Amino acid sequence: MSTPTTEKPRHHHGNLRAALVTAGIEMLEEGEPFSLRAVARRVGVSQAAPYRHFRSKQDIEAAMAEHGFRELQTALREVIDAAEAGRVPLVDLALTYIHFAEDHPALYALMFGSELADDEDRRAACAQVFALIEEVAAATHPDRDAHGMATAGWALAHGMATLHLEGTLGRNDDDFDARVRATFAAVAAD
Amino acid sequence: MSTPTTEKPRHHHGNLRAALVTAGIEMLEEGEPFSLRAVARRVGVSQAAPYRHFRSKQDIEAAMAEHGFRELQTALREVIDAAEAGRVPLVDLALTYIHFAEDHPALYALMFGSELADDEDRRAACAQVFALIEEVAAATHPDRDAHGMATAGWALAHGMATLHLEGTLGRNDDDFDARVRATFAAVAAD
DNA sequence: TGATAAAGTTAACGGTGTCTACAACGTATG
DNA sequence: CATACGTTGTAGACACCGTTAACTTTATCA
Repeated sequence: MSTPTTEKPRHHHGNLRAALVTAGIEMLEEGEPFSLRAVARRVGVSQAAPYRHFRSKQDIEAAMAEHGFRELQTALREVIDAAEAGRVPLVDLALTYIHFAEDHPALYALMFGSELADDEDRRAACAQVFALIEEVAAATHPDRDAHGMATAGWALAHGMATLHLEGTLGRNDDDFDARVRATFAAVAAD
Repeated sequence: MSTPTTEKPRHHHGNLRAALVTAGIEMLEEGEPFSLRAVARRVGVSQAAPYRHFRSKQDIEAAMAEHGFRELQTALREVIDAAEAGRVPLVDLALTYIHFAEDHPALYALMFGSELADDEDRRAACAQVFALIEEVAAATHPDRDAHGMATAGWALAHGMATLHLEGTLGRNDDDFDARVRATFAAVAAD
C-alpha cells in the first residue's frame, strides 16, 4: 500500500466531481441505466451531493460526453503518432473512430445526444476532434480543401458508425471494415 | 360535419393507438418532453390506458420512430416522382433527407435512438428507406455497386445532418446546402 | 338476453430530478 | 490556539414518472 489513507468514510470526498464523471461512464460501459441517484450511490455519497458540482443531470452528462470526446481524441492521436512520417490515410482515422463507437456505444450515443447540443465545454471538445481530423486531411492532401475533406470524412465515419450500430448494415465486422475502406477509397481516390 | 359522431367522451376511444402515436409525435415537434403520462393526458385518457396498446414506453417510442421513417420515405419518394424520367441525383435525395432531420430534430433523434435498436417494425421501416436509396443509386449509376453507393450516400447524409444539428459545422443554411452538394459531387463524380 | 373479451379507470409501488434546510469539515484570521 | 466562515456533504420532502393490479364499462356474438 503506497497510500496509507484512512479508509473510514470522510465527510469531504476530496475529488467528487471527477469521481462522479468516471463512475457515470463506468455505468454506461456496463450497460446500466444512468441516473443521478444511482451514480451518487455508486460513489457512496448522498443523492444531493452531485448538485454541489453539477447544476443538473444534463450538466454532468455533458461533462461525461466531454470526457468521451477527449478519449476519442487521444485514440485518434495515437494513430497519428504511430504512423510514419505524418502520412496518415483518413480511412485509418475513420476506422479508429468507428471502433471507438463500437466499443463504447452508450457513451457514443451520449456524446451525440440532442439535449446536450448547446453545452459549451462539450462543444469545444467536439470541435477539437474536428480540428484534429482537419489537420490530418490537410497534411495528407495538401492540394485539396482540408475543411471539406474533414467534413466528408467525419460525416462518412459517423454515418457508417451509426448505421452499423443500428444494424441496417451487416453484422460481420471483417466485412464491415472492408466496406469502410472501400467507401473511403471511392471518396478520397487519387 | 361529415362524421356526426357524438362528442361526449365515450369509454371506448375507437382509435387510441394511432391517436397516441400522433400526439406523441406532436409533443416532440413542439419541443415538449415526451412521457407516457403526458401523452395520455393530451389524448384525454387515463395514465394506464396506453398499456392496452403498448407493452412499454419503448414500445410506443418505436411506433413513433416507425411513423417517422414512413414520413421520411414519403418525402423521398415525392422527390423521386417529381424528377424527370427517373434521373434523380443522389444529392437531391440527401438534401431532402437532411432537411427532414432539420425540420424534425427530436423525432429524428428518436428514430436513431440507441435503445430502440432492436425493435422489429422500426427496423423494417428503416430498411425500406435504405432500399429506396439503393434503388435510386442503381438507377442513376447502373455501372456502379448500388449497395455501396447507397451506404456511402446514406452515411454521408446522416453524418452531415448530425454534424449540422450538432452545430460543429456552420449555422448558415445556404452555405450548408452548398457544402452538401460539393461533398456529394466529390464522391459521386464521373 | 346474457356471457365474454376488449378497452378503459383508479390507486398504488418504487424510482427519479430537484429543492430547501441543516450539519460537518477545512481554512484563514484574530 | 480559537473562532468565524465558506465549502461540501446529508436528510427530507415534492412532484413527476413507468409500471402493475384490481376493478368497471362497453362491444360483440351465441
